[in-house]
Amino acid sequence: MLTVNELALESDTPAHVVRYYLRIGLIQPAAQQENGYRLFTSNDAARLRFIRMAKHLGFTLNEIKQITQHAELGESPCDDVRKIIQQRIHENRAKIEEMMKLQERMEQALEQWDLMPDGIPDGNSVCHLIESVEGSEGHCHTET
Amino acid sequence: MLTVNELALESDTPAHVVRYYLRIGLIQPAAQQENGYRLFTSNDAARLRFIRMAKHLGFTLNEIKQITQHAELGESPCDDVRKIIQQRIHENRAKIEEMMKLQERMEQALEQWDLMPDGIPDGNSVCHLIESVEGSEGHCHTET
DNA sequence: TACAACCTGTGCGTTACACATAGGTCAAGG
DNA sequence: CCTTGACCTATGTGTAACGCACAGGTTGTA
Repeated sequence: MLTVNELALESDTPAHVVRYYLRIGLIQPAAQQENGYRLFTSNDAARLRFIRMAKHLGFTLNEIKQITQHAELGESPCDDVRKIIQQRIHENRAKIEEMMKLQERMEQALEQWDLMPDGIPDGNSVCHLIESVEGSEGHCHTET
Repeated sequence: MLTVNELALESDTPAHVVRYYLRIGLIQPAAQQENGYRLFTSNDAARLRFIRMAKHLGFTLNEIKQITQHAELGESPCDDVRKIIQQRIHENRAKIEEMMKLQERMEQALEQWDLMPDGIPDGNSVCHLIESVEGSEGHCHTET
């Protein structure tokens, strides 16, 4: 039987993360000592390693919970797994594009600011650098 | 004097977002009605538009709070603004790279799974699809 | 006056942890 | 036996930026 710390070592997971997974019910202790310490088996270490794999593939902890619960009931989670990752691929692509746009905005701004001096704020303006950036009024949707 | 909803319209910001900004003290009501309703001036709308610009450039609400507080005190926030965005450019670049790696992992997995049938979980395995993905044991650091 | 539609402030939920707190455990030293 | 210190434990709270729901107030119309 392993303690939290030993389980953490065995599964290559930080101990505070193991405790977090316990808190949200993603894993359960196999047994409990009289003093309240939680005890685990090597099977729990394997489960934790599975969780790390799934996270590495982009699954959220909630999805992993669903998957393991399905598996406990003997139902195949594979169909859901395929669907989730397809969805995640779409979402991730969109996020990456968004972040690349942001990257461009930031780099353009920094370049533009190179030619501008610092300013003292007055009642009208908070920071003229930020306010000078183009496209702040109608960047996404133009109203007729 | 404007109500929350009118301020939201005036500044092109969703009303619930205005309420959130009020909650965290990013903006303050200029006055208060007897019934507790908060009232604003057109200056607050300008402030809100500034906040949206800064957010569009990747500043966090906390940073924006610092910037506006500096400006209130008559100190120029421009120096901080330059530093923050440089830092943000670095962070964002790293995040984008990380997400592109994830994207590749997900796409490779999905392709690989095309050739694999769904499986029924047994005691040893939770989801053989996920467990079949390479590089899960030693993706970052290989132990001797 | 009754009713519906809308608006108000506020509390809680989200994700995946990080940190702090308060206390328990264990071996060494006196 | 007691204490000290290092380490370990469980749990509460904080994070970013809102989204949603709730109970109640306000306004317009009949």
